[in-house]
Amino acid sequence: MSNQMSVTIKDVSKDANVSIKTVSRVINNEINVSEDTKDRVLQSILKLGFKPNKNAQSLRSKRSYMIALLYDNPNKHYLADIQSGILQVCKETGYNLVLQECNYQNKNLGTEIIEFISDFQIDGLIVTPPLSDMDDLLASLDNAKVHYSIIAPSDKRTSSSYVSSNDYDASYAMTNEIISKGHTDIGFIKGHHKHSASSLRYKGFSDAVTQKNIPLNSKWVKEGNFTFDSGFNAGLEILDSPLCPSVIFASNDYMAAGVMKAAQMKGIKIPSELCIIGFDDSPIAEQLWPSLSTVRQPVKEMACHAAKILLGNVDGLSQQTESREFKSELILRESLVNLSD
Amino acid sequence: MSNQMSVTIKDVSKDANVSIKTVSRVINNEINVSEDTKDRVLQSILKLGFKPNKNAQSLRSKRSYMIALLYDNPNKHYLADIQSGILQVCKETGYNLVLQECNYQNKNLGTEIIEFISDFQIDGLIVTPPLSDMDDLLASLDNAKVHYSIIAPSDKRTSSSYVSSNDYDASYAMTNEIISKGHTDIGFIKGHHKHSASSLRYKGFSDAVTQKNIPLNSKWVKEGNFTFDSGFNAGLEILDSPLCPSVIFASNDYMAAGVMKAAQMKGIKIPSELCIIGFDDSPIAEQLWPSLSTVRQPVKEMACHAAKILLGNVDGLSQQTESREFKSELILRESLVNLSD
DNA sequence: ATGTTCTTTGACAACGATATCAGCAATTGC
DNA sequence: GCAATTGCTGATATCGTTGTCAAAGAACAT
Repeated sequence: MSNQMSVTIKDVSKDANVSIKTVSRVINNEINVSEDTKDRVLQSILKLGFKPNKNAQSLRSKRSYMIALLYDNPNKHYLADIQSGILQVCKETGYNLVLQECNYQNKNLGTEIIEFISDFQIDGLIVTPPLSDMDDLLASLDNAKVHYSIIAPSDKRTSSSYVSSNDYDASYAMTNEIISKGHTDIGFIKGHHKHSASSLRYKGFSDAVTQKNIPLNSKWVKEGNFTFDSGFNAGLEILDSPLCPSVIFASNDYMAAGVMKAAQMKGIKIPSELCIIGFDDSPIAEQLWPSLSTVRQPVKEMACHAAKILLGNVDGLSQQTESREFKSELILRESLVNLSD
Repeated sequence: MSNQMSVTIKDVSKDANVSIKTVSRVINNEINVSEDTKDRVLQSILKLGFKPNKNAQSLRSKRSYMIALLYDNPNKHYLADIQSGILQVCKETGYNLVLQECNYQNKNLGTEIIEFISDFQIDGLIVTPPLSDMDDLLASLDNAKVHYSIIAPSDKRTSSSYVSSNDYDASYAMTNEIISKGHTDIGFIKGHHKHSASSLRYKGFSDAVTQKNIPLNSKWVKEGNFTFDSGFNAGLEILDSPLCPSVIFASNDYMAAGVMKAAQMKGIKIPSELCIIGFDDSPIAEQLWPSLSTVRQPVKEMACHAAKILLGNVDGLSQQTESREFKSELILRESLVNLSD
């Protein structure tokens, strides 16, 4: 631990020849300080290298300058991107990020989180899927008057602060892309039913298919849970049936990778005999062979924005930021080609 | 923010009919409190639901009950495992984890980190590769008397608190495994030269090969930087040469995946025409087809241990934990088979 | 000239813990 | 039996900020 005596507000006040309260006013950008004294104080601060003690500030003002990230997520890349986005905003604003790993099945989650918040006087939360859809949790937070912003909630109307992606639109657009390549025998693998993205992605798919009057074969629609294994198993089931689709659209890249392995093990050639589509543009999408067509969401940007919203609410000083929906992008790679026969 | 008046040490002292100092003594497990009063105080604490205010504690005692994770790492899985391990220990001990993303090329890194620590009065650091090998950074930390523990440093002798893996031994063992399958034409892809693991893994390989009197073809040894792309390029280079090895051993799974893609694009059959070996047992190792033989390190456990070491040093109360080397495990999958010809 | 408002400032209390030091009783040493 | 040590306890100062409130002077209205 650094042992050098640190500069306090008192030292500054002496140097600038004002009261400590006036220094505090300058630090906190309060009004009603004359330009003259403000300059003098700022100069002293610079000269002495004064930095307010965060713990003293927190103790007195009941604010910690820390926000927490709530997550319960199997996808490490997603988590890393989210973290990285939030950290960027934190760095700019002088806030700090603490992590809180949760279990969405934990019955006492709401209580425990509120306890954690009051323990550390956390200023606000960023909530990620699937926690973003736990109405009881959000209700607890509302009830305790906790500031939070949500990433990708299913129901945007009820929540005031959120960022979301257009899962439905992207899935719809990708399905049309598939259809435009001549495919009509299309399989689909749903994601974990607790994630709002799962139903949105499926709905985008089924709406697009239905609108083009393409029959939906229920044997080709399976439910996974966003893991590689679940995709592999779903893929095996679909590919074991006597009639195989010419495309399988999986709700994320891991499951798509599972399907690809299943197909390759059965000797099915990709993409000539089976096209595979993923979602999320995880690194693996580019690393497979053939590389995976998928949908890219600006996850890091979204997290940035969520942090900005939160800090806009928490920190009266910084400007308010509005909830927003982010657009996804279709990434077309080797795994999707025109139907050839 | 929760607005309910919180219970303070004063309330407890009144309820238990002792001075606040005595309550403080009980909280901090100090000696010289009679069993009688201790019980009384503990009962009051329980009854009132008292929780010490962390900010007040920090202000007075100059300890924040927060540790920070320093990282600059391209591998998100690794980072996630590290985090998860540390968080587990944090949860048990009531500490909190804050993240600090660094850039190892930043010239002022040492200064900035020390500033960060004194700003937030961070109690200690956990340092991950490649930062674990930056001697100047570690020297700065030593100089500022910062507590830290290091994950996977190259030079164990100089650092008192570390956890490491046996990269050398594992690489040596895997190479012998390869040789035992009849292979003598072996390629190797080194990792990023700034990571200590790179040289250890290469040394394990080259020592094993040399000891068996197997010639080392320098055209088959390339340097990558642990990314998929670098592995892909190195793979192309090796496989473009007129004479190809029958195995390529890459210093991590991402590079191995790159090699696999390069081979598949060239129509080389795996594993019959080319075996591929990775390192780290990243999720992708299992998700490729054929699945990748690799080396598994107990990353999460290592992070746990690093956290325990750190908190043992920081927190005089908890027990000291010793530096330790963790053993890796060979994971043999489809991508390595006997040489057939 | 007088009362009222607004701007700027500072003295001091407060946040909720730990640190210091002193006091008193019980134990020990000689 | 008396001094010295030890065990337990509490009054009060303290950490470094922000909050409260009042005061002084300038500006304005009457």
